[in-house]
Amino acid sequence: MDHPAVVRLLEAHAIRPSAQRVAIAGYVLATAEHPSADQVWRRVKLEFPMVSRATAYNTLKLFVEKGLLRELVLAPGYAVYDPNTAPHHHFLDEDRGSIHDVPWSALTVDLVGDLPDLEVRNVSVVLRGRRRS
Amino acid sequence: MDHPAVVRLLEAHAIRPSAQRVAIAGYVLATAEHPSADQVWRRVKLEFPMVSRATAYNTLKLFVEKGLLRELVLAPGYAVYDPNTAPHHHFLDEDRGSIHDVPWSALTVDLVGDLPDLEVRNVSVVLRGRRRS
DNA sequence: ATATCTCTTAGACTGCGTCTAACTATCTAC
DNA sequence: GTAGATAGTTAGACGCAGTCTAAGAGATAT
Repeated sequence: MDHPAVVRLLEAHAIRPSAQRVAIAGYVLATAEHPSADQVWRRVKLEFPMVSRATAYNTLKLFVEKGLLRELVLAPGYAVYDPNTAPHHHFLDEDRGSIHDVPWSALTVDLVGDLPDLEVRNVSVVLRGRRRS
Repeated sequence: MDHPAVVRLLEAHAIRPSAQRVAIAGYVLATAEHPSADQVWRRVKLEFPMVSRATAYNTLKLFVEKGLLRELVLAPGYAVYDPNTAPHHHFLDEDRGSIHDVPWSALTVDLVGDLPDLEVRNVSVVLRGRRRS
């Protein structure tokens, strides 16, 4: 995605396109790597050194709020970002530590028992295992 | 579990019962808190200051190898220990930010399509929503 | 008793996340 | 157009989780 396209995309989501935000968006909206916030920060810093950690974290949270990104909370205190906001699941390769998308249609989830006091809005499934070579 | 019982248990699993190992076992084999290795270390240090971090980590790994504990890898770089693990899912309360256990039997996951090159060992489902008062 | 093997130590290092106080840029009201 | 308010950014400190290493203490075997 080139620079003006990123700017238009941000503006279309009511996000003021500061230089830092454009730099962060330019990377994170195009990657298939499922990076953590820290990984985004370090990567963007290479080409745009004047981005602070706090800005990277704030910006990613903002993008999630505005629907540009999806946040995948793998564990309390460890989240990962995904520009694919269409519904899908995830596979976590426990050997390599890599994360892959799994089509939404690859599995179904059925609520069997009743969870009377829980109002479920969203179901996210994380498969863990290893990848056969 | 009292001290001699811990010693017997360790010996029954072919683990030499050093003072550090007994202290660690005394806590982690009795807790229901699903602590991380760091949490175990800090907790044990309170009553037994002469335990180093490396020893806590080494000892927990040893206990897992010997079948005394189960290690739950929640994400790459974040594991949790459980002396008596029952599989369960999680419900994330988006209002309060709290996490609740959901019984394993409350839902079923069916793999519909085929994922030929993925060897799935574990399926974890995160339900998101709000808790009805 | 000595040589070997096992166990433990302190501390340095990385990754990830959160927070704050101060600074700059942008917008709005007048 | 300037003043004040709001929005955005910064560096750095802090906490938690995990890994590693060099060195030494302790147990075991012969």
